Amino acid sequence: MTEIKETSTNFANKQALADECPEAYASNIIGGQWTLVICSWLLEGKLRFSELKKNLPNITERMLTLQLRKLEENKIISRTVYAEVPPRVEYELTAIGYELKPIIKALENWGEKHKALLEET
Amino acid sequence: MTEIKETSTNFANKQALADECPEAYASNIIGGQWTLVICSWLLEGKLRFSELKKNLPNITERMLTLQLRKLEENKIISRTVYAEVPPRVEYELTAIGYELKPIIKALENWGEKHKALLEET
DNA sequence: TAATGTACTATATAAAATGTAAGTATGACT
DNA sequence: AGTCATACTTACATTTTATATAGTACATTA
Repeated sequence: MTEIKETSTNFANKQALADECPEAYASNIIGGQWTLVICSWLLEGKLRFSELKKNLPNITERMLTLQLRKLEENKIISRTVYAEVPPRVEYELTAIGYELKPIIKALENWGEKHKALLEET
Repeated sequence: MTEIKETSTNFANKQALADECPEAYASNIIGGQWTLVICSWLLEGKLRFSELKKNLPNITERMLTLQLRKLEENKIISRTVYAEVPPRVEYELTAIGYELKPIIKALENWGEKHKALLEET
């Protein structure tokens, strides 16, 4: 995250892939390590930064911030700041973000199934 | 790819997440840069290494090999070697791999929609 | 004899993602 | 004056992923 080099081959490849393959495009957006889990929690309703943090036990504040920023940039979630002290910020899925719901559910089912399959020796 | 350090925090986090959240588990498996595109091509039927390479213009042979290996390890694809010269190797989706089809299609639709949304304005 | 095609492997390096640790602003409260 | 809570930010280190380049085996073909 942090910095990406727009002259790298990697960047160019990602662009080209995303242009041609909407599934690769989607994967770039929701493929982060915590992305789907965050969305999955937000499917239940809006949450504050600290609540998200509690639900994702091992995430660092930095990572949470970065992922939320990226999701916000991609309009998957919206961010509302309340001018209070101490500050309060709420995150909520947007319409397009909420449309990930069936995909997330499908991935969950597939994941369970796949895990079972690998475990049966 | 290549080497992963089983003592790193990152590794531990991934494990923990995958244990609790099947969607994160699934994302780990299909979240590689080329993974979904490869699967998407294989949805149409078995393909040889060189055919895959042709369809993924900028991929290096090394990357293709690594991704295929990972997919094979995860039993998403199967690999058949024909004892010929020059060698011939065919890749094909397994049953569980084929079950990704609706997910891939859903991701494609979502991706298109999302792209359109970001472009308007 | 030399070149060809296929599906790789080996090594090096670059880039991206993630993690660690510390610090910031604010107003209320002690 | 000092502590607290929240939601960050910053600088830096490490780990993971991706690319670049070259090389391998071997029967067939030229």
